[in-house]
Amino acid sequence: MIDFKTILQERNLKATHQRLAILETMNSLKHVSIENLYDLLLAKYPTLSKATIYRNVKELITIGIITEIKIPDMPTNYEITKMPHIHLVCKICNKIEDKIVDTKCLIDEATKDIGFRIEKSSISLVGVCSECSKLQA
Amino acid sequence: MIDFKTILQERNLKATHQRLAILETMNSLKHVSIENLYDLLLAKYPTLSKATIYRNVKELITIGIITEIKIPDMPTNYEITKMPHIHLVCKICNKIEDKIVDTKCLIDEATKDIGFRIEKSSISLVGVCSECSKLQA
DNA sequence: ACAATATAAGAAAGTTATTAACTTATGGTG
DNA sequence: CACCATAAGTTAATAACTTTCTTATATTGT
Repeated sequence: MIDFKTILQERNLKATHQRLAILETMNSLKHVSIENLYDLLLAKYPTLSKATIYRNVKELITIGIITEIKIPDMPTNYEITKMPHIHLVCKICNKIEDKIVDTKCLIDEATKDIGFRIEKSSISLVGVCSECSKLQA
Repeated sequence: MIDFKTILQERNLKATHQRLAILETMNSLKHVSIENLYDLLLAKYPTLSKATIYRNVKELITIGIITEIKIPDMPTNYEITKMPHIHLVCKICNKIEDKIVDTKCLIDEATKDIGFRIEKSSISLVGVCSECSKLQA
């Protein structure tokens, strides 16, 4: 259980129900789109405005507590910022799985003859997950 | 000089000026956004409609001749489909550089204990290019 | 707990991005 | 070079996102 309330307050942002709900939803579902968030939270907060979602997602990205993830052929998703990791994406069921892998080797190879100082990487591997593989076969 | 005219005709698509211009612009600039394309081509085709750009970019993706590339903090770009490669992105000057690297090792590590069959990968490494590094120092 | 106040939520209008529907134009074929 | 299928352009429609303004509420000091 991450203490989002304290995190927000340390950044001088009020810990409103809406913000906490956005963060907690992301924390439990791992990857959500704006649309997901709105649909899910509307049930709990019937007066919730989509502008609030957009506004807060942007702010929370600015302070770094959430991260935007862009994956081919999918709407933009958002996740709680954590250890750098890559995404394994199933093109059949659209499941997104986090995986921590060592990218040093890849980065070294990519930059070996050019002076590029890499600061972050965005890696998605798209294919078919084991469950969907079974169903297809 | 790629023969885009023939490629289009083989796919039963008419080789219109607009389509050829889109493909040739992409081929020379490597990575362009919808907005880039529109601005560039408007000079040559003053009656060009943005709907034509959207429509054709979508169609050309469908037949596989162009590929959509999603990079953090950038508008969606498009490129002529070629050998699988990764993108090195400079966050200062926004330059995007293509690089062919072997991703087998990364994919093997990412999928070693789960049955995920990877079909394609989308990899962007973001940082500062050598030119911008020099200017900063 | 309570009042004061700064900040955030909600509502609605305003932009920008993208798609659809329809009419005119044009590339490819005979 | 005429025919016709398909594409371009125009405009309207929808979707995605942002801004503005008013009301509500989380914090801070009492």
